[in-house]
Amino acid sequence: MAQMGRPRTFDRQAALEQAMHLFWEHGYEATSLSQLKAGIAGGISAPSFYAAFGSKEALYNEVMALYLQTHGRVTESLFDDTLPPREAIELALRRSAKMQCEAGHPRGCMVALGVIGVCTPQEGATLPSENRQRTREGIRACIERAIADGELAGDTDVQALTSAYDSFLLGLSTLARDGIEHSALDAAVTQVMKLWDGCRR
Amino acid sequence: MAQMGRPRTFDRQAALEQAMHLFWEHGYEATSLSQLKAGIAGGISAPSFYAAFGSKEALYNEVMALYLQTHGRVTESLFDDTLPPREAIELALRRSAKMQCEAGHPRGCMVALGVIGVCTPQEGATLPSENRQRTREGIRACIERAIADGELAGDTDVQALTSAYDSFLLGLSTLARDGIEHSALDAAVTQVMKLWDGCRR
DNA sequence: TCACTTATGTATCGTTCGGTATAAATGTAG
DNA sequence: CTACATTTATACCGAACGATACATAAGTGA
Repeated sequence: MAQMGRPRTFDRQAALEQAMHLFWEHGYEATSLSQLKAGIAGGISAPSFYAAFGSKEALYNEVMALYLQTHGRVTESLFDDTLPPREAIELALRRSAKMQCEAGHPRGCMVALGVIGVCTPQEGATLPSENRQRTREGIRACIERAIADGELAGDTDVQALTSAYDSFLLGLSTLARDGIEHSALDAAVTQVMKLWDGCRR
Repeated sequence: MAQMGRPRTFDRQAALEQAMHLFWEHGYEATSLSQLKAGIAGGISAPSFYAAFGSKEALYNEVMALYLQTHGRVTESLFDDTLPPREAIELALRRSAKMQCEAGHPRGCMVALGVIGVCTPQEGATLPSENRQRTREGIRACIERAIADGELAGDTDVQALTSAYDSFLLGLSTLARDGIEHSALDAAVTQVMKLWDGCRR
């Protein structure tokens, strides 16, 4: 049996993507219901919005989940134990830089840019800060793995190197927002990877 | 002659500082008039607010100017030609890391955190993005000076190294906001300064 | 056909937003 | 004291905020 009732006149998945772009661009608080309604399928009514998404906060949570499953995947190499640690980090940085400068969506990373204002303390929702912490742990795990493998020196300052790479990664979003071109970001990644080689055993 | 009329019952300069902390903490858009009025001198009325500051936007501009003259000074070493280029950059990074973790005010840098939402296109006002560009140029100038001095190799990728340091600097704000302690940030600066030494001639 | 389910359009809810009109209060200058 | 200048408190403005009530439209299942 197909779903009953009057069928929806807009593509929910496409609407979700459009909403993601709005939240990504302006942040949670600064994105108004009016903007969202106007930006979805050429304009939908308030009841349609609430019937489809529940509330602004629920939509944001759904959008965040979508982001993490798609664009946010660029840092997943950090959690791939089959990858050499250095490659895992370099890949995460280069993919992030590339994604953040792609056309077709706002520049920067939605997780990194959600440092301010996005304080939705909803149960079960994946907040930007939680995801930043996860990334941080991924970086640290790569570094610790490299030390365990004997690739990096045993006296490497794990916390310091983790913070260095994490800070660089987070800063990319601001550079991307400020219009710095991808080639510059990618070249910066090349520079920062020298840090790794400087810590070799 | 002292100023005429009924005297103000609150300290305008102290109020400016309290407003700065609010904007710093929550950003421009997410800081409401109610918050500002309530947070100033234990609560002032709307007419008092507008008589003293003109408007929310005018207050933000004044707050921004105050920030740049005080806490924002941590990166001024970048523009001090009498300093050796390496010291100038290291000083800017260490002072930023320290300031951003100080007690008594919100964590992070108000300029870096103003990457989203703060779009006040007022004439003559110093916007966060303009100041980030200024910092970027300061970093680049240091690197170019080091090359001219023969300290760094002539084939150093100026743009890449500039972006690397700038990205790291900008990322510090997010780390500070996420509660990473100052010792970790300072240790990360030590790591990142190795990049410089790796580019030596 | 008729009940049922879901989405849509119109109109509106109460709240908060940034910002003001008005008049009383409180100081200085003469 | 009076005249003036400025801040104060009370009350309020229109607009936008996030969210809903209600009736109607458009589909499914029997």
